[in-house]
Amino acid sequence: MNVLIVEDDPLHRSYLNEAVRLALPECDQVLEAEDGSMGERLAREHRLERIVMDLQMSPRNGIEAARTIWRERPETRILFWSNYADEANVRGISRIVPDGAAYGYVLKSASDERLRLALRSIFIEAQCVIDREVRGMQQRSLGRLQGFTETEYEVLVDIALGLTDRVIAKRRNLSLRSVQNRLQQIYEKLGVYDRADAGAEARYNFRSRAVTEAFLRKLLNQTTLERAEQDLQEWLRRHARLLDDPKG
Amino acid sequence: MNVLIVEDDPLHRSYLNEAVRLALPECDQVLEAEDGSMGERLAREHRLERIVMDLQMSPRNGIEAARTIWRERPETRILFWSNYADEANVRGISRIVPDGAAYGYVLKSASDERLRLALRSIFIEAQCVIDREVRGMQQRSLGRLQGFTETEYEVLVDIALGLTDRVIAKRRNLSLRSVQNRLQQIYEKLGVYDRADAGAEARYNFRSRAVTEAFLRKLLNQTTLERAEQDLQEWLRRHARLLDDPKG
DNA sequence: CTCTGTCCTGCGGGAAACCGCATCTGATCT
DNA sequence: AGATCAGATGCGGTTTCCCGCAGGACAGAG
Repeated sequence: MNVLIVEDDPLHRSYLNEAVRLALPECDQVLEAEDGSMGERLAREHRLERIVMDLQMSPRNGIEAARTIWRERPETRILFWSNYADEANVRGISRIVPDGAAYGYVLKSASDERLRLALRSIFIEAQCVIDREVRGMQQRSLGRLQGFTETEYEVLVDIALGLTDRVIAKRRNLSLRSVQNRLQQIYEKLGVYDRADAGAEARYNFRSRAVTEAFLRKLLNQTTLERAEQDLQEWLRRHARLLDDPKG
Repeated sequence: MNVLIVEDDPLHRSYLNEAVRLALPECDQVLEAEDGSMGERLAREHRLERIVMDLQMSPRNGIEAARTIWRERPETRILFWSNYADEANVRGISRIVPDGAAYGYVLKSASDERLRLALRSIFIEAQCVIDREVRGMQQRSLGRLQGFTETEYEVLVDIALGLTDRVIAKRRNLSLRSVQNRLQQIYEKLGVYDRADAGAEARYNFRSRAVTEAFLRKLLNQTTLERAEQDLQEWLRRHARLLDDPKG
């Protein structure tokens, strides 16, 4: 049984190596990769099915790497090990995990024992293990208690990409007015209106303020946007003629 | 001679501790703090004048902590130890460093020897040591070769805060048209126009796209914006009446 | 001195954003 | 069946953004 560690920080890498060897005595070999690309290559060449993956890496980060690895071998078991539990990462992962795949999400601040249990549960028992903090965020996010609807989130990504209301309407198959209604709800949920009351008659540009709020709350991150940018470009190529129609 | 380490990651903390003891045998005691607030408190209570500081921490990050520490004792020597050399951090630090203070900026990817040299240079010789990568960014940033003018950067921050052109004009003492000119230059430098040519007649909302570009290029980060937000609120309180004037 | 480049300013207009009001659908609960 | 609530849509109007055109202030090079 072999395990692959994908982590750019040398200290964390050796810590993980040690943790894996202690938690999995039945493990024969522990391989290491310094970034996502190398991780993909090693996983492919050695047919590795157990991976511990850091999320924030460059040039190719954990989600991208996991995406291609899972596309090649959906039964691969991946334990994500990350500093933060931001919504963008949680959403990103839950989108790419194949049906029935065993995976996990453990924070770097977790104790050695938590990490050990996660390693054994995922790699031996093929169970899914997700840290409580992350799970709570998942609930809030998907349960829309205080989070965003799926369409609202899509619209949020679109305005971050710099799209016009009309283009968003085209793309999401909504009317112009519906998009604007989504926007107003987004503004409310992000609390962009709060200070409008306070400071006299000061009006704000809600659209760009919403984008920064989304970044600060970690609803958006680099990975999400780069992927969304690619999707957008492809959509543009395929539906360019729609945008030429002047009356929408 | 005492040294304070402010770093939230336990692994990096113990690595730094080891590095400090090896590089500075004349050091009597090495204290550790897990976040910015604790760092400030320890520095104040123990009158520590040599600090190794991580940048990205929560709840209170390195720049904020360094700001208050330097305000209390400007002669404190601080070595910033960070993962990245993004423009927001470099700008942020160069704003708060007192005249004549000895400080340094070393990347976490630097070799042990580089770190050792920096520790001795700053804490013993009171020299400034800044990694080559960071220095290069400083040049580009301040030398405006490809970077931003100071006013352009201010306007960029303002639109990220969600301000209206008119409010920005008031705040920066510019005419409305000048602000819009700054904006157009920002859009060009951020490359927001590129895709406007490509995709047929597709028009974009440059303002919000510029905000995300600034985030992705790490021109903006959480610290910068939170500080800017505070400044903005104070300015609003003091100049509320200016905004009431309808004709600007 | 003149030329040139950079920065600031005003005018004007087309396009988009922001938003209140009203209608219609569909799903859920009692 | 009736009530209720969330979501989608259209209309109309105000505000803001985006930007081409044109002119003035100011500094440095020839």
